Amino acid sequence: MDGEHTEVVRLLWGPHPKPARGPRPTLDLERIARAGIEIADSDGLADVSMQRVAARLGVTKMALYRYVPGKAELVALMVDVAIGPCPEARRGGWREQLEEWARQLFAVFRQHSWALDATVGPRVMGPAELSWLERAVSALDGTGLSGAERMDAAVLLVGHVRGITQQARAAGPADDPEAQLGSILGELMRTHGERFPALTAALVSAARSDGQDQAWDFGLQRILDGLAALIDRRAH
Amino acid sequence: MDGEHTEVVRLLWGPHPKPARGPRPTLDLERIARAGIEIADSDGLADVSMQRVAARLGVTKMALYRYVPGKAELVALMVDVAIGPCPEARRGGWREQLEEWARQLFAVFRQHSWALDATVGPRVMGPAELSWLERAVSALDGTGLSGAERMDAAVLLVGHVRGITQQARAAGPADDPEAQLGSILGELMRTHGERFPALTAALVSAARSDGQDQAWDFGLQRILDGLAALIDRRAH
DNA sequence: AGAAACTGTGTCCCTCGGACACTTATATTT
DNA sequence: AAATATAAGTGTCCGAGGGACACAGTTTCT
Repeated sequence: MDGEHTEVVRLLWGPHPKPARGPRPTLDLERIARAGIEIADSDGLADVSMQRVAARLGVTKMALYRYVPGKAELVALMVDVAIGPCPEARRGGWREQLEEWARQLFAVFRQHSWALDATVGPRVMGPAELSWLERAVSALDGTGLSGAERMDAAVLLVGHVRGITQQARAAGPADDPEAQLGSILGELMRTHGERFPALTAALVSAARSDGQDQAWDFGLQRILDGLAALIDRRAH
Repeated sequence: MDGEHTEVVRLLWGPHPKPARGPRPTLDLERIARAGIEIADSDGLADVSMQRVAARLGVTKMALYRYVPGKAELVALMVDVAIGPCPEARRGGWREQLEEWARQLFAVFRQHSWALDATVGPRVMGPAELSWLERAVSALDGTGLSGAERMDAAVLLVGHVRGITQQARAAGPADDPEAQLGSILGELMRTHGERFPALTAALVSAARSDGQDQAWDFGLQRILDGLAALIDRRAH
C-alpha cells in the first residue's frame, strides 16, 4: 500500500545490511551523497545527473544503482545529508532557543539553496530533517501550547526560512548587484508601474535597505511576537 | 546583460505583436497555458511535456514553439495564468483585508499545488502574481509600516501560504486517509521514537486534530498577531 | 575447489527538449 | 490577378537523461 515509499525509507532510515560475500564496495552512501551535494552546491540541482555524480566518484553511472534505487532517492538522501543533524540547543527561554534554531536552519538552507527544489512536494523526511523539527518542538515544551500547536509553530518557522531562502536566491549570488530581482522588478515597475501603485510606492521607499537580512529579521520577529502573544494570553 | 530574462518577460508582459501576413494561428497563449494547467492539475507538473500539451490541443509538439520560446517559459506562463489576477479587496481594516487576501491566495495554491514546483528558484513574476503582491502591500498602507516592511509582511504571508500548501499536498488528496504523512511519520515514530521524544509527544497530543486547516489558521493568526503588535507599538 | 553472492561495466531503450528544413496558407505589393 | 514576403504547422533528427539487463570479475562460505 505504501509500496513506493518503502525504498526511500530504507535508504534514509536503514537498516543497511552489509553484504557478506562479493567484492567490497568502493563507494558508500555518504560519499555518493556528498558528491551529489557538491555538484548541486556549485551548479544547482538541475545539473545533478547520475552521470555527473558517477563521474565525480570515478565510476560508471550504473554503479550508483547498486547503492541507490533511483535518482529520486539519491536526491532525498542528498537533502538529508546536506541539512545534517540539528546542533544541540543552548539554554534559554523558548524565544531565544527558537530564534537561534531558526538562524541555524536558515544558514543551512542558504548554503544549500537547491534543497528548496528537492523539498517541494510530498516526501519522506530523513532523520536529520526530523532532528531539526524535534528541537523546535522541544523548545516549546512547557509553554502551554498543545502538541499540534507546537508542531504548527515549527512548521510556520520552517516556512519562513524557506521563503527567505528563496528570495535570497532569487536576488542572485550578491556578486551581480545590477541583474538582481530588484532591478528586474524595477524595470517592470518603470513600464507598468501605474498598474501597481502601492507596490511602486513601497519599492521606492524600500530602495536603500539591505533587503534580504531585513526581510529575514522582520518575518522572524513577527512570528515570534505572534507566538509570544499567544503564550502570554494562555499563561495570564 | 539580462539576455535570458527578456524572453519570458516578453511572454508574460507583452507586447505580443500579432502577425500581419501568414496563415492565421490556430492557437493562442491562453489556450496553450490552459492545456498545460489542466495536465498539471490532474497529473502533476512532471507530466507536463511539450508532447502532452500539444496532443491535448491537437497539434504537434513543435507547433507550440511558434508561441512559446521554450518549456521554461511555458511553465512560467502557466503559473501566471493559473494564479490569475487578484480579486478586488473588500473594505475593512488591514487585518481583515490581509486575512481575506491570504485565504484567497491559499485557495488558489491549493487548487494548483504544482505551482509550488514551478516557483522555486529565481524567476520573473508575471502580472497576475504581481497583482496579488500589490493588494497585500496596499492593504498595509497607512499602518505606519515602511515600504520595505510592507513588502516583508506580504512575503511573510506568501511564505506561510506556500508552506501550508506544501504540507497539505504531502498529506495526500485526502481520499487516501491511511497512506498520509501522519501515518508514515507515525510509522517512523514507532520505530525511532526514542530519538525524537518531544516530537513523539507532540504527535500523540495532536493525533486527533484536522491538521491542515488547524496549521493554516494557527500560522495565519500568529503572523497577523505579530504584525498587529508592531503596528500598535508604532502607533501608540 | 566450487558455488553463491555481490560489484562495477557495457549496451540498449525510452522519453524529453529543442534545432532545422519543408510545405502550406495568408496578406501585401506589383 | 499574379508574385512575393511572412508566418503556421509538420516531420525528422539529435543529444542528454534515467533506468533495465546481461555479463565479467571478485570475495566469502561450504
